[in-house]
Amino acid sequence: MISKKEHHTDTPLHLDEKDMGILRLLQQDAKMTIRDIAGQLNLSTTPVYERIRKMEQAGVIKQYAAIVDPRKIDKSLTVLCYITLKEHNKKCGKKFIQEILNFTEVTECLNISGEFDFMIKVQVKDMDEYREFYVNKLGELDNLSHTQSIFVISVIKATHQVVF
Amino acid sequence: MISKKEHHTDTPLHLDEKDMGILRLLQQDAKMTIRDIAGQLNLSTTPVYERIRKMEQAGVIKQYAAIVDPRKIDKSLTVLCYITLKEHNKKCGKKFIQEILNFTEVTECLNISGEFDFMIKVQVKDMDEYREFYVNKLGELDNLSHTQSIFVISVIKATHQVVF
DNA sequence: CTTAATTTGGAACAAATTTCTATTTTATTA
DNA sequence: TAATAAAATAGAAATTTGTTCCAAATTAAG
Repeated sequence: MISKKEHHTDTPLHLDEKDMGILRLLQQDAKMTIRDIAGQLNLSTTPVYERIRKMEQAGVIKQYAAIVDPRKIDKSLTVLCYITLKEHNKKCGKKFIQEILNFTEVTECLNISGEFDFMIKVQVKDMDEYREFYVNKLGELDNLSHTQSIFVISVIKATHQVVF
Repeated sequence: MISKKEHHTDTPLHLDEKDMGILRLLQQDAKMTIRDIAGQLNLSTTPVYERIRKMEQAGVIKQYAAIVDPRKIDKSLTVLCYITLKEHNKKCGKKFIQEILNFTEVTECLNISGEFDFMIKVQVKDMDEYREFYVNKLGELDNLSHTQSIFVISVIKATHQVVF
């Protein structure tokens, strides 16, 4: 499709019902052909093509991704790990964030309200691999005050769908 | 690409380094051409094409998705809502799950260990819209015992990358 | 109502995917 | 170790899809 590593601008973009229709379809299946999208929305290929291009450039569409099933690649254990830092100044926060970004086991890191400062989602093979991560990677950070691990028993719903 | 709504089987599939290389690339950019992938991995198009097809059919690649930036479509508030049920028998659990699946605001629902039974991730416009969801949708379920809302202050990391 | 700006349809073109066949590589067995 | 079978690969041909172009239609502004 389009998206040849062109930098997306932050131009605001008003999305009408046709744009939303396109997003709805592409969220579910990014491999739909422009012709098929056009067919479903009763348009021709050109407007669909142009609208997708604009949404890519505006950053509405951030990425096209192949979604891999963790269970099929032996990364079946998901753990939510809650973290509080000892010190909360800017420098310490930046350092923590930088190190978290480098941990490939961490698929998500949220700065949150409440008792803890951060929630990280860790995707690993099994409990052994989690312990390895918890002790030798997370445990080596020097600004940690308190952590709590919550284990995911089953995934009921997981979607990227934010346009309806 | 491939993936013309063919049913994926659950055939186990051994993934070698070439498959992993393909997944690595497609996770980051599903629009990469087979030629480019082949170029980067020093292969020709056919093996890359066949390997992708096999991984689609085996369910390793679950989906190709356009990732939409929630901020660009006015869904900037993310809330983690923790839930315990009154009754935990199979029937009640199924009912709860069924209703959660229908809430478009809920992008994720995990059955978890610890104090609460479920964590749901809710993606909305603002606090008004969250209140609306919390009171009129979630609050209308009849099996809820206790809930807690944790608000996401900022997203540090969010990836779908599980192959490295 | 008239004009300007934007959006759209449909056809022509370029580029990608998909298929096919011959060849090479890997694995198996004698 | 050599011979054979099975699987994977390269390269080119066929097909499908993405992209561009321009004229027509629609919308917005004066």
